[in-house]
Amino acid sequence: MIRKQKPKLPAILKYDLILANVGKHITLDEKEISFFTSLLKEKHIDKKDFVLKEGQLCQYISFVNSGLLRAYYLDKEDKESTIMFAVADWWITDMYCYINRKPAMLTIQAVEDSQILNLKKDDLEKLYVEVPKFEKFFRIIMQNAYIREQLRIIQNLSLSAEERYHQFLTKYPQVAKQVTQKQIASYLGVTPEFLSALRANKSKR
Amino acid sequence: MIRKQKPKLPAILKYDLILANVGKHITLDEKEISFFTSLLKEKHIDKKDFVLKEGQLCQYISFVNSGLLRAYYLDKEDKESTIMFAVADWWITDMYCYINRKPAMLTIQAVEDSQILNLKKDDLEKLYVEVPKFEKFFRIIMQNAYIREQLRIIQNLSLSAEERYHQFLTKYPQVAKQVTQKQIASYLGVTPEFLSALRANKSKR
DNA sequence: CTGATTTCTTAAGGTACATTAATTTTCTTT
DNA sequence: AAAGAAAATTAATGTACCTTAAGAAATCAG
Repeated sequence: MIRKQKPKLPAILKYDLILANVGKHITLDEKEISFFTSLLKEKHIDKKDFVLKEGQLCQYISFVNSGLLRAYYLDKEDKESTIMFAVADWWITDMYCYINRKPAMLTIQAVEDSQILNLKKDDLEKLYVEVPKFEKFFRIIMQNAYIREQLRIIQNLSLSAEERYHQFLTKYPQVAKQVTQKQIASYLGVTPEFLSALRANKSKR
Repeated sequence: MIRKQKPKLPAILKYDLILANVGKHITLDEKEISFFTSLLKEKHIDKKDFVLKEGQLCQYISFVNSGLLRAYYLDKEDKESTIMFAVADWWITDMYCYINRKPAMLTIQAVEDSQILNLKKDDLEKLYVEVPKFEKFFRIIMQNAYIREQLRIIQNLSLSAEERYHQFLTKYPQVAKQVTQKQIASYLGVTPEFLSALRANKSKR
């Protein structure tokens, strides 16, 4: 397969977004910044290529610098369930398998050409030891992730497919424009045919 | 309403469980232990009484010493969706509202007479400052909570009601014995009538 | 112990959503 | 630009799960 040109960001820009992301919750000095960034491995992912496949060891947590990734679960009948979308400024991994060094349950694929920064489990552990402030940072990241997932559970239990679709459009308008309806349907837990019918009914009114 | 006798645990026992819980992830010295425990407020909750009601400010995160609590969401049609059960050795709160000091979306009610230890948001923040190891502790607690919720989403999207019921029985056999089928149904996202029918089919085979 | 309340069960009829399949539209590759 | 592949739409038919209702069983309050 012929590789496309990889547009490398100048180093000065490469870490801008992630440092701003970290800076929302903790403050780092020069040394801490250079130690942290030294642990990050830049990677370009072409559209439709995989960051992680089911069954592989999930070595990295990835910060999205640009582009759009999707994590999904494939069940025994090969039906996809989209677990999350990650746009620029988001973190994504198969958390259970990353933390416990187990084979991945999730597949993570690029929806668009993407630029990510990877952090290995071992390096994250070093980071916790060397710069304990990162315990706080990831405490907040995990807390927010927990809250988001819990809200999604509440909505899955209490709302109809149509209401969930509307919520999705409101909450992630940008993602909604970039992904296929098939992918949105698999996030909502309905078939693409049914989502299509919902949309047709909606626009009639 | 006539209050029942509250059986107070001797102090030496009162903190045993929570200190073992914390001790799974971090190690505390004497001073840290006494500072931490000084922030905890013991509370007895009679069966069916409320720890938190929708709309109230959620001031506490609660550690369950004994008994069983249930957190649920009430939608506009007054339908209950059970978000979690918390048995002894578990932490429970309306995390979004606790962290952001917003009115609670969830109601937390005692399924059985329960003994809990409450930690105020302000005191937790003091704890993070005085004993930074607690950042690590709650990082791990949040991480585990995130992983659990994500697994639940995967199962809600990919499994039938019957499969989810079976998973629930396997994962929480003790809880399954203590709560009503109505409550299990509302955790699974089905009506009690349908769960009853599932059980009838299952036992036929 | 007794009546009242809540839970559980069963069953009939209804609805939200799935399946299959055919057609059109959009996207991708060369 | 053309061909091929994937996505979206539409429609008919099917099913998992809901609603309503009524009776039986279990639990609770006095």
